[in-house]
Amino acid sequence: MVMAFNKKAEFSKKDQKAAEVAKVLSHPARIAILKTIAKRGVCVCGEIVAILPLAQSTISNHLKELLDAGLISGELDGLNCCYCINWAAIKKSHKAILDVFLELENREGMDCCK
Amino acid sequence: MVMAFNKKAEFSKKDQKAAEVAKVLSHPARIAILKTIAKRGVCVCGEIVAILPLAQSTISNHLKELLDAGLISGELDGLNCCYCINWAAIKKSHKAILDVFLELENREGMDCCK
DNA sequence: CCATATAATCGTAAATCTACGATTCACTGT
DNA sequence: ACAGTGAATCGTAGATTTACGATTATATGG
Repeated sequence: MVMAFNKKAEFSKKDQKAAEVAKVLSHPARIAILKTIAKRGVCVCGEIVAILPLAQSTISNHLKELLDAGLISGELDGLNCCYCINWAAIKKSHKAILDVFLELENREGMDCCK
Repeated sequence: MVMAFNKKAEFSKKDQKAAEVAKVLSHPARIAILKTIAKRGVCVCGEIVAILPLAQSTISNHLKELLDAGLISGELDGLNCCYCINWAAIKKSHKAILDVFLELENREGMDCCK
C-alpha cells in the first residue's frame, strides 16, 4: 500500500518555489546561521558552533542545507571553511516569499464571513 | 538514549517566530489554500478540495494547520464551513519574515571570501 | 612522520510531516 | 425519525527532519 507520495510537484511552480524558500527558513537555527554569517562577513563553521546551542555535526547539516538551497557558498580555506551569503539567491528568495504575501494582501477587504 | 530534542526553544524569539511562519508556508498546498481563500473571499472546504489535487482529509489537515497558526479563521455555517483570511495575522507573519530578509540584506557588501 | 585541529560524513533514533481511506459528527431536507 | 451531505477526526504508513556521537578526511605544525 503506497501512500505519502510527494504531491508537491502538482502545485504551481511559483508556489513550489516559495514553499522551498520557506522550508529552508523553517528552522530558527538556519535563520540564526544566516544572520551570523551576514553579520560577521567572515564566518567559519567553528564560530557558529561556538555561538549556537547545537552540536558540530548538527550545524554542519544545517550548513549543508543552506548550501544545497544556494543561499550560502563555502570554500575550504586551509583548515577552516569560509562561508558567505549568496546575495543574489537571498534576493530571489525574498522576492518569492514577498510575492506570496503581496498576492494575498492584494485581496484584503474581500472578506466573507462576518 | 534520548535524542532529537526540540532545540528550537533555545533560539531568539524573533527567529523562532519567523521560523514558525516559514514552516506554515513550507508546503505549496498551504500557500495555494491561502491564495484560494483570499481570491474567493468566501471559501468552503469543498471548493478547495475540488481545486487542489489532494484528498478531503488531507486538505482538512492543512486547513487545521492554518487555523492553528491563526492565519485563517473558520466558522461553521450550516453544513458548510466558511474560512477566511485573518489579515492581521498575515501582516504580522509578513513582517516577521520581512525582518529576517531586511536584517540580512542590510549587511550586503560585507563579504569575506573572494 | 605524527599529533592535533577543523569540519564533513555516517549511523542511529526519535519526532514530525504528508497523505489517504474509513469513520464519525453535525446539520439539512424530506 | 431518517437518509444524505459536508467536513473533522482517527488510524495508518511511509518519508523526512532534527539531533547526536563516532568516525573519517584533510591540513597544519612540530
